[in-house]
Amino acid sequence: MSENRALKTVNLSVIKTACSNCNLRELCLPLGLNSLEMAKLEEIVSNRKRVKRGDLLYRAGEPFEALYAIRSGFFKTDVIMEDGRDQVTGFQMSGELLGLDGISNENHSCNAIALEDSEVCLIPFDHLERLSRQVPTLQNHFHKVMSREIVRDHGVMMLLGTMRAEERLAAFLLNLSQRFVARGYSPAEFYLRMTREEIGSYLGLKLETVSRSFSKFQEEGLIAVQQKHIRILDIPGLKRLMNHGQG
Amino acid sequence: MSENRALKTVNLSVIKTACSNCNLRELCLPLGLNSLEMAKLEEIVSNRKRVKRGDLLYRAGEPFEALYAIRSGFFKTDVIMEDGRDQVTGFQMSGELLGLDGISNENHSCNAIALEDSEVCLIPFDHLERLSRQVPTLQNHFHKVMSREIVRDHGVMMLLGTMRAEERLAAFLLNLSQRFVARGYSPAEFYLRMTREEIGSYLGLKLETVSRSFSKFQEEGLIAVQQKHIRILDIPGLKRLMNHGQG
DNA sequence: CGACCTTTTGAACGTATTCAACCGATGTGG
DNA sequence: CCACATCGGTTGAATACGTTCAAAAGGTCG
Repeated sequence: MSENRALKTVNLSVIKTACSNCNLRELCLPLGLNSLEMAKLEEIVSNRKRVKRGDLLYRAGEPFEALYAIRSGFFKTDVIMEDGRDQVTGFQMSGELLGLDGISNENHSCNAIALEDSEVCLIPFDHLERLSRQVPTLQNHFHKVMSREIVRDHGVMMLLGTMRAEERLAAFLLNLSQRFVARGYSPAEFYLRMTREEIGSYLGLKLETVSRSFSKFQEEGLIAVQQKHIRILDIPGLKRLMNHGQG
Repeated sequence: MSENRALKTVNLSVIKTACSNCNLRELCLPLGLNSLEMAKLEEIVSNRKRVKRGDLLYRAGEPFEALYAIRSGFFKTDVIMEDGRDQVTGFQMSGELLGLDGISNENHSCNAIALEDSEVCLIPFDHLERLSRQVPTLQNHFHKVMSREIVRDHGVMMLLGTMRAEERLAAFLLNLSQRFVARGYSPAEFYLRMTREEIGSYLGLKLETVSRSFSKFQEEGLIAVQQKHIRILDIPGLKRLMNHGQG
């Protein structure tokens, strides 16, 4: 009732972030909140921010103040060692939260870089903590989001620690596929937003190995690949490949 | 009161968990709490549990109900794939929290196994959430603990994704050393609680490679190793080795 | 004390990397 | 709008690193 949802000539740029209208609310922080609770969350999700392709949303070492919910676009996070080597720690897409690494010591510990023009919702962390003390549903869901990140990381460790090159790539493609499905896109056809080198960094492989593995998958009829455009032709085949590691 | 564990002469086993007396309180969940807050925490840290060497504290798939603070002892966590391959995701020592992985979907996603006779404090998770709604310091600290786990995992990804065998082992030894120091033990001399195979699983290497790398370090005068007994002779040397990856 | 598990070490092997050349796509400035 | 420069991707051949297989020695625990 006393909701926004304007009449006529309300300038688009004035429309505040409205989680309740966001089609990502089932993937994002508002999951499970009732409309009253959602309204409270909207109050603290203060602003949106645009990040152009190639730009950093935040940088390792910067003070941590807010989490970011990806409204649209695609990001990578990476960590860089003193000697220059870097490791991509994840690829994030719409509805996912960026910045959780910064809570630990109030400084970001990785870089977040937009792989395409993107838009994020700012969630000042002190506000989020305050609100989640009042809204148990939000509190619990936030804890689950953090925990899910830990579980995801364990999956990456498994991938890096025990899988061969082609298994890693298969796992990577299947994971992307799943996440696209959850967003209403095709599970079988998508554009990669990242380069072979970035995929390689994430998977602990060199870009040449990634490229060779793509070619091999194509030869075997598992996928059709043309640069960044991927069509998965045989999902069960990829799954089989993934779980038949060392024979 | 209606508790088990009979009375008689103030039996030692009756003494309740008392965070305020625990010498791990500066490493563990109570960090930063005042005495009133600590008292509240003690109320919910209900019981202790002994876990014998080789026994599982929890198992992947089991329903998640509580976190566990390690009071004494040493654990590993691992994840097992359908095809039997397994990945050690971490080694945990006193003052560290086990079970964070279970929050995400209310089921544990890894196994926690005691590598020596150990004792843990049970922290029922619903109680913890309730209390952390009342105690902002606790809430914030808990968030930091979870975030720290995420940052740690990123470090492991870096290790698995970009480091060579010897660098990984050096990083592993230096990490253990640091953690022992934080607990008042020697940074340079300690017993490994895990086998070469478990180290290898954690580091994404085979046990033979771990063994060979230990021998190499010994030849180079970096460490003295005798089975599970380690003496680090040249910490700066190990650090150098770790950061001079690909030349 | 004997059985078993862990660790060490050697030699052959295999997978991913490195180095290099080439091709195609993309984007910018004249 | 085209030409050119740059970046990203593919593919081949040689190499290197860690793995695999194997044997034996050293510890540990019933």
